[in-house]
Amino acid sequence: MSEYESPEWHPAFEEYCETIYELGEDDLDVIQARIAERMEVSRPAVSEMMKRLEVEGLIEAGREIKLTEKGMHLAETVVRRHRLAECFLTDVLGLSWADAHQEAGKWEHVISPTVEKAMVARLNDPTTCPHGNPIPGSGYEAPDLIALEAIGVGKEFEVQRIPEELEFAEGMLDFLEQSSIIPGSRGTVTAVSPDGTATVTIDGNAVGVGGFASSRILVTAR
Amino acid sequence: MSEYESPEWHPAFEEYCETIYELGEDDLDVIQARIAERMEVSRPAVSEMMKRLEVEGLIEAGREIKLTEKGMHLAETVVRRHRLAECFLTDVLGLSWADAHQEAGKWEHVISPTVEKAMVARLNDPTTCPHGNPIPGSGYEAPDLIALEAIGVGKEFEVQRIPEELEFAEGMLDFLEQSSIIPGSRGTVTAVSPDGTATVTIDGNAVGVGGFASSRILVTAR
DNA sequence: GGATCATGTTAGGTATGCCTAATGGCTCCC
DNA sequence: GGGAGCCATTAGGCATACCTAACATGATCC
Repeated sequence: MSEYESPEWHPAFEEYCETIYELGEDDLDVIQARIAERMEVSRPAVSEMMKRLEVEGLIEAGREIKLTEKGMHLAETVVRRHRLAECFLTDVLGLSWADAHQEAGKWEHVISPTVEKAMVARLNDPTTCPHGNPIPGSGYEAPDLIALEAIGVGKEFEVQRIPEELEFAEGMLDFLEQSSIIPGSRGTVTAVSPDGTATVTIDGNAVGVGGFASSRILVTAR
Repeated sequence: MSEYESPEWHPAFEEYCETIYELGEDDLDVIQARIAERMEVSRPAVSEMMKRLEVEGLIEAGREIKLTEKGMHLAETVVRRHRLAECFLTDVLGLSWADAHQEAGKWEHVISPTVEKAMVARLNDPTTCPHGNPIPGSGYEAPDLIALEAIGVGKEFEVQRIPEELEFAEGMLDFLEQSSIIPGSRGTVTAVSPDGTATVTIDGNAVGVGGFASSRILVTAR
């Protein structure tokens, strides 16, 4: 799964395909407006680019945008490199989650097949990024996950996955990392307010997690 | 020496300043024509870019092009990151010289101060890249070096430095690495032909090194 | 002194990837 | 059925960083 020879796909094409892939992963409508929001570009820019992606055979346009096989391959490659880079930056270079996420956004476009292979070997074939998102091509099968919000008061849980969507919220990753809300951590839900805010106890500390996050953070019950 | 906050210097500005810096290092005329050759762009492109670099205060233009303090700072930062990346890619990820050089050309533009610091720590504050070129800001003081070509038949030598210029010759790095002509290797000059081709014995093997390379590879006599 | 060569510049053009302003289409709701 | 809201597109521009062709300039050589 790492033979992709970066045949001069402009970084722009890579970014767009990546965004399309991740919107799908996050279970959001894959439409131009969402792409524009997540990438922070204007809607006309997206409209134009969709035409070019279609001409290149990377997507099938329509109201819902679908990656072709070729587009999916490109997207998976970029996402894989992004998540591998996150692993590498945290594990080998000791960066924080938030820093790693930001840097990986640049690294994903300059990692060659050779480097990718070397990283995979060095990291011992990781299956998820530090936030628990699967690395495409690693053969990872996700267990059944439910939102933190839905787990119920008094229940114990184990954090599994911080979806990509949350990584775009300013300061979110830092907050989660510092609160030990990281994949593998176990805690208990001590309260859920009507707006979805969940109070959880992890490592003996109580933390409130807003509805936006608690409806997206995925956990397993224990 | 790593506080540089990548204030949106376009990669293009970085590339040009880097090239100007390295031409000087290689003791070549720092004029537009040389820049155009090394970067493989047209001379008008260079001419135009020189105007923009001057407006930005990165160079003082004239026939000889000189980096301003600001331009020198940018150049050193990029060169430092390039050479750090080369160390990192060979030492930590096990890439070949040639691969490392090529990858580093992309990495140099995406390494942040944070990552730079982490790499320096991880590599134990290296002073030169794998080819022996000094890492700006590492405080390295080069010993007195002479060209391999000039060392004299029968003399023993230790390889110190493969200048940047040779890294642009197709296949050169692979050849040198495979011939063990790498910094730290010791050998003996067994012949020098009129055109500068030197025959050297390293590790028991005799290899001919053409005039272009032998006049540029820097060594110390032993 | 005139040709030649290397060098730099001008002029005009292209592709990329953005932008704003304005327009067109669709859905949902009262 | 007529707005109000989303959504997408068209039109017109802009900055970046290239390109080729043509021209200008200066040094060197015979």
